Amino acid sequence: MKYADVILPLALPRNYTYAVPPEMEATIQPGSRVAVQLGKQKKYAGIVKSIHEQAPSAYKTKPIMDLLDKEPVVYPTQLAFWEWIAQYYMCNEGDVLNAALPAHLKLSSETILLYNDAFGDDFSSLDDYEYLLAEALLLRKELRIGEVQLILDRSDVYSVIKQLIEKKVCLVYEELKEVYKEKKENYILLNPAYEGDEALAPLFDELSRAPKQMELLLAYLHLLKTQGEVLQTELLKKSGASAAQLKGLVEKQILRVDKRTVDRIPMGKVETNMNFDLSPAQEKALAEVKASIAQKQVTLLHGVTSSGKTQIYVKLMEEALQSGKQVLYLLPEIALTAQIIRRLQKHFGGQIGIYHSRFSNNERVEIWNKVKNGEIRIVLGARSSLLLPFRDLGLIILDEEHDASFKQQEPAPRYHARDAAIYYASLFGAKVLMGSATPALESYYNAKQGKYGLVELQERFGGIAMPEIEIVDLKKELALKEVIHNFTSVLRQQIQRSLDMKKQVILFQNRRGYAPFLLCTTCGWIPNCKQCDVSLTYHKHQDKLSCHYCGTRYPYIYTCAACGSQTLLPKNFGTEKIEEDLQEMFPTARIARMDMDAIRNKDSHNKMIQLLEQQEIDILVGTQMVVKGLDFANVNLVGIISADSLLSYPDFRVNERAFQLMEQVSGRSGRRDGQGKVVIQASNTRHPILHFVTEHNYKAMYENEITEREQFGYPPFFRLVKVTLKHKKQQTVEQAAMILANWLRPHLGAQLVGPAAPLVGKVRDFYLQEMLIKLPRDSKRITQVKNLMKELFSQLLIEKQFRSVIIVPDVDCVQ
DNA sequence: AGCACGCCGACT
DNA sequence: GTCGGCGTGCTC
Ligand SMILES: [Zn+2]
Ligand SMILES: [Zn+2]
Repeated sequence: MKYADVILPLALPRNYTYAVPPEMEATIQPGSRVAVQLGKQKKYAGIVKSIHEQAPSAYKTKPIMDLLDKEPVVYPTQLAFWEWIAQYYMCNEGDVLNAALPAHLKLSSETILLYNDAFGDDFSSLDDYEYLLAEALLLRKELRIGEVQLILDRSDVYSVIKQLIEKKVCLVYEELKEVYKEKKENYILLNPAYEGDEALAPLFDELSRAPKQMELLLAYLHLLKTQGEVLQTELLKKSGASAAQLKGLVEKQILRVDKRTVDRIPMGKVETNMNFDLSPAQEKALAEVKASIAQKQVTLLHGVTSSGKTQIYVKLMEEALQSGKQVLYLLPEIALTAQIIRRLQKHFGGQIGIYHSRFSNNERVEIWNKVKNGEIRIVLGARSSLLLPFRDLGLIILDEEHDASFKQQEPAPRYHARDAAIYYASLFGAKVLMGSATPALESYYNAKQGKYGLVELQERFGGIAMPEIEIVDLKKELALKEVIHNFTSVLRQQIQRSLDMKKQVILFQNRRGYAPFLLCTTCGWIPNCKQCDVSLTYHKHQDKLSCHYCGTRYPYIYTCAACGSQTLLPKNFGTEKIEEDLQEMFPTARIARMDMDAIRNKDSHNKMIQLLEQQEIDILVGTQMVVKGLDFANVNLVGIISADSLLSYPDFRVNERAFQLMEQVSGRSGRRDGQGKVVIQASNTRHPILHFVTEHNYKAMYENEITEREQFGYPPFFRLVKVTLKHKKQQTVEQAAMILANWLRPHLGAQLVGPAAPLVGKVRDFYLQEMLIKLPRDSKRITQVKNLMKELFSQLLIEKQFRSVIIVPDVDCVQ
């Protein structure tokens, strides 16, 4: 008898073992998607991790119900990768499956209630609830659990349903149905009997009394001649004919409708255009990268902004393709713009697949399958495309490798695509090339240590100068009363100058909304979120107060809840306020705002970029979003409204992050002519980071920071695991954290920091406690401590008072 | 993630 | 008293 260990799309601590029915033995494989039952009736699609002959002794197995596909949906490589992610990032394989598999390949059954017609309609034996449900069911014939909850207006509906089943009023079944649907399109074919002009001639006579059909036929013949194949939708649209007229021609057997399965992700021609030349600096860097790749698994390309890293990637991608391997090009979701897509498509045509959150679930399934069967040679995608089922990966490119969005925050698996990519690549024997103008300290350290290869490209493409940076003293200007609406005279003049020159301006402010909080000027009260310990941000556009931690929105309030006076004022400023002030100061300028709120609907990000390209926007105000990937020739001024807020986060990475941000956003200025200017407004103009930014001196920043990291035991010298505990009661979570820390401390000593409440101590009505565990870079020790942690977590959860404490480990946490 | 079971507060 | 919410445990 064979058994299969099955990964289910649930947060289960281990995989479940099912019996393989004899008839399935020949076809089932690791990676196969199977339908299994879990519990009394629920069915799920799970993935077979392994097949073996060890009968479990502790429980009796259920059989696998169904093999869902002809082919496995992942290769053993992916199963190995999932196992590593689960182990390294301290989560379940089910979590990984959930993140990896497209939604439409993940199935779970739905309970459906059916009316038992044999029961008749005598409801006299039923109580009120039963009567209500029975009547609804008689009317609707079938109901889902959610509908029953609405009808009965209560969440616990199972007791009522159970009664109705017992009384034989209803039947219940579990439906596990495929959700992925192939896309079908109707092609119109000409009856072969009418092929050729001679055969067609009698048709025109025949149709002389149906002029509309004649018209349609002529339109069809025209399309057939020009395009070879004719789609029904296109024919009707172009000819203006109705479906009825088409039906007429079909009934006369002149035309035929052929329903075909079509690709949602059509692959274009496999062609490669390398019609560009590298600069001598790029050539040199390319040669060095190649030499490095030959020796090391991972190479870091440190190239200043606008140095032409993408062209180097393109050359390397071409080489990988030529050796028959697949390529993965990862970049931050926000940098995955139409611009870069077009650019790569120009070079690689139809071999590229794009993968990001904008695709529909059906499209994702098709991309998944095309990556698996090798039709897609290159994937250009954000973090989650690392989890695609590559068949033979040769190269992973990680652009903007310093970017924090490569780390998944919520939910598990909280993986870092940079680190996970290195492991994934190793499974294929593939190479990894990471690129950035401002590498993560960890990466640069690894490169300097010789663990990674290091290639430096210090010259902007075309020998263009780096932008000139001016630090403006906010305090001094404030004293001189020169600051209007957070804009110093220097920044205002520079903006005016750019506008006069018909150039474009990018302004950076790291908070969205209008004001981060409201303040009662009479008593000092600040409106907070009901569920979170945080002030509400004022969004003027929506006229709402909104919590940036839980997303709850509240109507704007005018009256102070503490003293009753109507003296609430917006305090501090976000992008909306900047936008408004700009409009006031530069009334004729065309101003746009780019932040999470502004690009909420689907295509607005790309549209805004297009407007910028076409110079329909003069000034762009934005958050982090304006920092990445934007490449506009006409921008000659970048303004950072407040460097102070960037430099004052309570995070050991503040300086690194602030430098990266300012250097990257600076890089948007003067990308073609080298006449770029950057104005940074700051109160503390002496901050060392500002000087490093002024000099574009990454290495000085690195040297400065790395010493501190070593001294205080932070990455790259130590790995960090952040453990967050959550509970509805503050006292419970504090006690739990204290107890857990006391258990851990003997093993860790000073390598345990905390526990303490985070800055925002309550989110969504859960009180939080955090502790930080610092682990030396020694994989044995790391595994040992992780195992200890897991053990202590379960020990804590055994105690009845702490059962409902939620423990969230975050390995290699960022911030 | 469901779903069953059991304990406890609040309405008839 | 019972109804219904919610916390807790279990699913191969
Ligand atoms: Zn007040
Ligand atoms: Zn909130």
